[in-house]
Amino acid sequence: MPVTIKDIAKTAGVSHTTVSRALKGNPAISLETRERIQQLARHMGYVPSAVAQSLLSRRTQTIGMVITTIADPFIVQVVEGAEQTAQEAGYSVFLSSSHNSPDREMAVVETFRRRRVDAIIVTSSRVGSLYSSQLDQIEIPVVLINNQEEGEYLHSVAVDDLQGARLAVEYLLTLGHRRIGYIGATDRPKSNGRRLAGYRAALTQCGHICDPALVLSSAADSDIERGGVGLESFLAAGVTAVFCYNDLTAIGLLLACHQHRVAVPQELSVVGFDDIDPALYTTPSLTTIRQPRLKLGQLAMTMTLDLLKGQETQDQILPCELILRESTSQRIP
Amino acid sequence: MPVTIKDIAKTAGVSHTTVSRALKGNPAISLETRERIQQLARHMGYVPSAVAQSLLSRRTQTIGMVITTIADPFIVQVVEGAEQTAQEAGYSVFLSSSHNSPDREMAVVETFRRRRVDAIIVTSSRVGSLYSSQLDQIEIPVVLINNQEEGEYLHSVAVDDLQGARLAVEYLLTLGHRRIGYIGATDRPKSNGRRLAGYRAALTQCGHICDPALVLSSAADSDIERGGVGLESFLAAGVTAVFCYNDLTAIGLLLACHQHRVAVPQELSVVGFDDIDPALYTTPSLTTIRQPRLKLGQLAMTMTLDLLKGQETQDQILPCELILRESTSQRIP
DNA sequence: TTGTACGCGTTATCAA
DNA sequence: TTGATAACGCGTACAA
Repeated sequence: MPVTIKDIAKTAGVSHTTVSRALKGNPAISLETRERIQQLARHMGYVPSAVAQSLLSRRTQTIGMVITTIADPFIVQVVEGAEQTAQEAGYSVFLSSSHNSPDREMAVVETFRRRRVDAIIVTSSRVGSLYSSQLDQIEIPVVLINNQEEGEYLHSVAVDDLQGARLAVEYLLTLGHRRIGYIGATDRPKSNGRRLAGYRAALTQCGHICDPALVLSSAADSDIERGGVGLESFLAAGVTAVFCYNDLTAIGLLLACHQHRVAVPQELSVVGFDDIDPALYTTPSLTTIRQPRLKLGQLAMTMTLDLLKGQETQDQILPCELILRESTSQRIP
Repeated sequence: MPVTIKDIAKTAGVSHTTVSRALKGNPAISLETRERIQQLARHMGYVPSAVAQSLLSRRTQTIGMVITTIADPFIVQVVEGAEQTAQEAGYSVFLSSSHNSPDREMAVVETFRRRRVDAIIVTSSRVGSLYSSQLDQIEIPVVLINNQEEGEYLHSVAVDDLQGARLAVEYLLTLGHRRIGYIGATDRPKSNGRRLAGYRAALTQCGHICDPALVLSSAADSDIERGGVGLESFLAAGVTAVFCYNDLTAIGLLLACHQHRVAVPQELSVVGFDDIDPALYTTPSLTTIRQPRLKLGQLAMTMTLDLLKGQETQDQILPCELILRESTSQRIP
């Protein structure tokens, strides 16, 4: 059993009120007893109970963070940024995985509500709208990462998918590529839709037509596998460059190229999206669109804390950045 | 303000005690009022307060997890396993990074104590012994991952570093290699020591001598950089195979080889340790020693929950597994 | 300068 | 079958 202020009060021969005041340096308490009690508390190994404090203050200094799975290299950095910012502000974060199951996600949110977290951050939910039934009961701030939704308590921080995709495709056009493929992800329809839109926008803006045959959206088991699926049909269609929904897909494509002895970037240029760590370790290293992942997490947490202070906040859309590496090159006619 | 049982009691015209009982299906309450109140609770959006329950039960159903940084791909899977197991058992986990700073680690543990977590799990602490001053005040179970320590409330789950290292070096010997280098990590002295011991054991057991010149332990900034540092001296010393402290170091070595046009595995065989995800994506893919990371996390959490149930537990040492990929080959004389 | 009394939301005990 | 009361650990208004 942890030591309580009553325990201290008893051994000090004072009331627990005096102990409470002495410990927070209340000047109403005489310097002498104040120091005596503080020393006693240290000796007895007293650590105040956040549980009791929370019951009183109706604040738990706790943020619940819902993620799909921590195993996703993209999410890792978001969590890192969020946790770091929270820690600095004296908040702790509950991490809970939904594994993309709507049921699990609802259960997780339910748990957070029971625990009286002060706010909830949700990353890359695929079911955002699904738990709107829950959301209208929620009276605490909810900040969504990369998943804009409408609602009174709903706020969001997101990356500019469309701008990022344009950046990638415009760069490929600059390199002289004309037949540019896109490998999408059907299981994340929203961001996929925006990236596809960016891909199309870049092409049409430069006066090129979008050949639907060059847009692939197979339902492979994993992002990695998805990358390898369309290689042959792409080559048959005269594709010289491919923009992928994310880095894992691009890595899958690189692996497939390696297997089929397709030289990257000489025969095929490849661009990813996210800039996860492994993108640096592939051969060739991956040209990609960097999402400011750490910043995404930090910003989401900062916004959350601002909301808790009662401040007004504005939804944020962060720009992406093109990272040039070795998987792209001038088109060889 | 969340709805409380008192709110429900008021609108139902009964005492809050009755509400409490009705909600937990106490058969003492008449079926009629029981159902009436349960329905009312649902309608009013009642969610019980874990805070109040914790104050009474002295249990928070919460585990504190101290990690160095979630950005470490090794730790990610450990957290995944632990969180998953916790969730299934109705526990939540507080995640907090120490960033290898002893001060931060102490602060994190302090925070956990304030929050009255039921137990603490610490992964790969570099300062285990440092906070023994805190530990003797701790009255809750502490489970260490990959960091054995002695103490009443201290338990551990670890991987068999020595056996893993032997596995790696014995395999290289089988391939005909004799001049085998080791790149260590001075900042993790314990596990590094054990892996080095395994390296030596494998060599001497097979009747070979350990040339100290082949053991490198530079103090590079990062694991990755460390991998590139000794390449030239290794080659000059006639090394044909290298065993690395971990995969990141091995990846650093692969990158250096790529730059210096050293063919892997033809000119140099490389073995890593951990089997992190990126090890699959390198070219060539990395032969490595797999740590059962997910299991490490699951087991640590299971042990923790067992301890909370008052069960006896035994410290665990898990074996490693050799994963054959493309970065190793028969020595070419 | 210090102490008493009450409340935060819940559960357990005892009484009705 | 239901209700009043106390307790968990802490902070605060009010009293002494």
